[in-house]
Amino acid sequence: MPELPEVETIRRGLTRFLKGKKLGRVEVLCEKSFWGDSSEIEGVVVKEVRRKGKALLVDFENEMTAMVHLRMTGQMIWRSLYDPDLESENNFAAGHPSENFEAELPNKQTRVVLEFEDGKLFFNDQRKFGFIKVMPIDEVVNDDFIATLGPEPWEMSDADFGRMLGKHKQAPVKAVLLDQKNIAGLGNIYADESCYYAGVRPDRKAGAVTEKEARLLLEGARKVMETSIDSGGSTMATYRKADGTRGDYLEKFAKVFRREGKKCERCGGEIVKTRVAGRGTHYCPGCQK
DNA sequence: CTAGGATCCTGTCAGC
DNA sequence: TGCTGACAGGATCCTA
Repeated sequence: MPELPEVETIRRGLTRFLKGKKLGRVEVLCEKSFWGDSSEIEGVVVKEVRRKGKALLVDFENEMTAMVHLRMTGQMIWRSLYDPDLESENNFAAGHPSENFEAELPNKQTRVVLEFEDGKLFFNDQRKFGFIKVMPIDEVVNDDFIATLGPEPWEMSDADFGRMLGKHKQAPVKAVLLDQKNIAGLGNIYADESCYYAGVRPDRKAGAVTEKEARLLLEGARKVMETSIDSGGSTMATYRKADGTRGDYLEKFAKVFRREGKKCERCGGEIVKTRVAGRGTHYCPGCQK
């Protein structure tokens, strides 16, 4: 799924299209993908679009919210009713990369359609792991995912991060970074990139990470995600920034993710792909110890 | 409590 | 061509 930088890119994009707009009809094409009562938000104006970790919150003026979690393959695609040019600033698509960004919608992967006066917002999700959940804003803090969500890297000190690692001495560093209860926002791309930044092998036991390495891991988590947000997320976004560029983190900035067999920029070693914590994992054996 | 594996679901790709 | 298994930018559930 989109990780924190992609969800933040989506948040910024959707704010532009949804804030102050009244939601019309909600069409649920897949019951599994929509939790709660859509009538509680139909006809209500969007107040704000927020983000908590990888979860998106579309708040309405009646104090209800639609929480969106894209999981692995979710996409949010805004189609203007009056501008058919998908490349123009009036259209937007982001999330898991696929031809859906340019496809006729709705299609077989469309799970929910949210209709507004000037456009339609399509929630597409190939694997149906994602969902939209309608609930009162004041109950968001009690939601199972939100309630146990750890701090984002910018919200923790080196000491906080070190203590957190210390609670999971036997687990591989990457498994610890991926668990949203420990630290919010990292997924498979940015966990690998953070480990590279710190020079730490993703399969090292968290308990064996030195204080200096821990500091670099936290710094890496912040920097790789900041860099990605600044570049509009990974290649999955067709969202165009004011300067006309689109999300290009993977090609421009990723050092190890999907670069197996290529040369490490830092030491010239060959990047390898293995399996850690049940996930495809990329690192440089030359400079990650 | 932690750690690790299976599981949810659809689609694609490599290998026979 | 058709089949099979592995894998996928996530998180939860179950077991030990």
